[in-house]
Amino acid sequence: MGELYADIIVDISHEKLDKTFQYRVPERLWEKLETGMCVTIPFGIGNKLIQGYVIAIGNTCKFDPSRTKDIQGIVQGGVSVEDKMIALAGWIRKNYGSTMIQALKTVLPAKQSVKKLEHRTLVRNMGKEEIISLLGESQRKKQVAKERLLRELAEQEAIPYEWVTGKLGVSAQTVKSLEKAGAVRVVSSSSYRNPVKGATYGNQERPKTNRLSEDQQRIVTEVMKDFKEGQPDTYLIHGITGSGKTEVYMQLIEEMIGLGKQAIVLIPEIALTYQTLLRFYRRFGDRVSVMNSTLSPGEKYDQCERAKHGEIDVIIGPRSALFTPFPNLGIIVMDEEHESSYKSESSPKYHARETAMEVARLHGASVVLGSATPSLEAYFRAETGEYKLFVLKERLTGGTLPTVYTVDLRQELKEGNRSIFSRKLQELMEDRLKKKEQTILFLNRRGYAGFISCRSCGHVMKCPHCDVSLSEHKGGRLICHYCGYSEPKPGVCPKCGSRYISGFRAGTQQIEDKLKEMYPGVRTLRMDADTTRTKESYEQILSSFSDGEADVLIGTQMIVKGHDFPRVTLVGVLAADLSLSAGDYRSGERTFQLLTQAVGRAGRGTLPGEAVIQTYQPEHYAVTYAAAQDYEGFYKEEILYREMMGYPPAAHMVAVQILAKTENGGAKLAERLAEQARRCIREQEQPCPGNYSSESGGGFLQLIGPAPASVAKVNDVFRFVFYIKCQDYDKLVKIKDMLEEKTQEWQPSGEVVQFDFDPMNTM
DNA sequence: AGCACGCCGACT
DNA sequence: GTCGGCGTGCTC
Repeated sequence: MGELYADIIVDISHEKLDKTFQYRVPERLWEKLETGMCVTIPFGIGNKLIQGYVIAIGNTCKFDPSRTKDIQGIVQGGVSVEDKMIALAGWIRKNYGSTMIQALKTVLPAKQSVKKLEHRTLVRNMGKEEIISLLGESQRKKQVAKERLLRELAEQEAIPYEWVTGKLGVSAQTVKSLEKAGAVRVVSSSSYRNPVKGATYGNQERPKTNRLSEDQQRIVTEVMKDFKEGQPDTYLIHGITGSGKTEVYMQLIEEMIGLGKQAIVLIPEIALTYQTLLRFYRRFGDRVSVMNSTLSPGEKYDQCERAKHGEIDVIIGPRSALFTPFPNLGIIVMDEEHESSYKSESSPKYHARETAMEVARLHGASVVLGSATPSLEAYFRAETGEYKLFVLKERLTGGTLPTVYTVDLRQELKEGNRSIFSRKLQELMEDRLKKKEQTILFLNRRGYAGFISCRSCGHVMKCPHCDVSLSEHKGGRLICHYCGYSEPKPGVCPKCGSRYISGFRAGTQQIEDKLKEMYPGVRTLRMDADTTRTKESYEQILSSFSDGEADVLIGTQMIVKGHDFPRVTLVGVLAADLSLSAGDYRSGERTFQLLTQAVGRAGRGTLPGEAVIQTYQPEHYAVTYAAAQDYEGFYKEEILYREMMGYPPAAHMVAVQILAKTENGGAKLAERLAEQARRCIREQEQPCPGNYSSESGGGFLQLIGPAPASVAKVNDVFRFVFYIKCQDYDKLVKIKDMLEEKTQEWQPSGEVVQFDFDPMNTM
């Protein structure tokens, strides 16, 4: 065997050193060394021993081999926050597939670009007279640099460090000699700005500590008991909206703070509103901070520094807040755990839920997940005992569950109503307009992209191999984006023979027009991706509707999340099943969640609410269970389907995505990688004769594809994808490792390979 | 960031 | 000549 080399980043934070250095791995470490490890290395002239982190291991030496040094040793059991973050980056890289650099970049936010913002200041340590006498001395000695610095120092008592080394052009050793002479001191100041402005809470708004209900208290007691016994765990709170999950979170956080611990609160980006923040501010004051995407890199860096130095106890933010470097993390709270925004869209495609558990493991912290409609993953793990499950059934705020009517749109068509509004919905809307109560119309537009259904019988064109809907492509062919199967578009419905078979398209605009035509003078507000470019306009629309400035709010997904509208007593779901045909295995789950949330918007105040669900598939279990507000019923049925089809969480799958500059190159690489994977699978399936290694059961592998992705081209980048399914996550990781290696070996030009484990949105 | 090297003026 | 300050460039 040849030699082994490791790429290492050194643990000195300076721009100039923010690159990798290659070291030889001594033979005694060949077996032990792994990416992400902290090692000691001789550095610089004089071979000063410093720490570094292994970013990659390989057998090629890109540097003059005679000048590469050996790694001295592995640093055992890192304790600093940085060590944990590096270890986390290593874990992410291993489990989700990406380069170490990418993983590090997601974990350590904006390291080099903002280092300057940490203001070190030079402070005068003597009287003015002494400085002037020193100044005269250096003038005589023609010590130019010292003179410049002293002159400045005579004027001002303190000078920012960058000015010294920057504008004044004085090097570090000059400063040092002055420091040694006792003329100056170097003080690291920390003037961080709190990104939430105007969150001052006067005395008039006392932090109110609501008394917890018995159920709520039980959760707090148990979580804290486990924690204090050194057995922190993962918990799932299944609680309907208004059952007081937030109160539980706050109480837990308060008790953690009492133990000298810190807390991370994860919230989906869209739900991170001012109101949410204010609740935490009222309770915890300025020891709370936010992380969000609108923060500048500098501000983000400030937040990290504040966290590291123990200036804050609680951070609230979207999935990236997970990487806040708290020295003593006690708890991670993840609200609305089922939200798909917890899965990263860009490589490494980590899921915040799983990553939170790893962060918690590294810190010895607890994880609390909460949702009104838990993800199948979370509930599955709660059922298997991996998570501890708590249920909050009561609505503390009072208010009853709305009455739900399900309308069969096929029946409406048959009886001559071709409007987008069913007769039941029209009747109820008129009633609300008369009573001056508010209505929400929810257009479920998710996944409308090109699927074909029958307006007469509701039949959806599906792939015979994958149980996902086919989508229409130019040229009148229907294609499955899982396996590449295709068939011609039928002229009539294959089930009932109706001519009304087509794609469905309707926008909020058409609905608004129709509404104004039917009810002249109706005041409407429209909210979708088109009308809400910015976050401000989003909040503005919601608050003006809340203030009663409109009778009807029409919108897509975004209107069903969070936000209480006490005066809304009617919710209409137009075409509930649109998301059922989104063409991937999560569509049932997503539909159930959306419908449950939408229905839950009605009757949040004192007035009772009603909801109308219009659908072509009234018998579909996602619709019926949502109408009945029966989560467990839905779960039981859905998990059966996942088990049958081998989809997560019953099994695991990885999507291997190929992004390419040319269609041909992408297709070729996809096929080549898939072939490698197939070979690897065959080897795993047929162990050598005589080898009785008992591979744990249920671990058989299955490859689907490759095929062009459902959005086959984005910005002139062609996208291909294939899937590998397996019960055993580790086997998928192994195949990923192999494919990563092959990709590196082939050095594709113009093609990128990404991995997505248990994907949320299939490509 | 730290360290050595090399340049330059000043002083024994 | 040598000493010491000061800028520059490198560190696998």
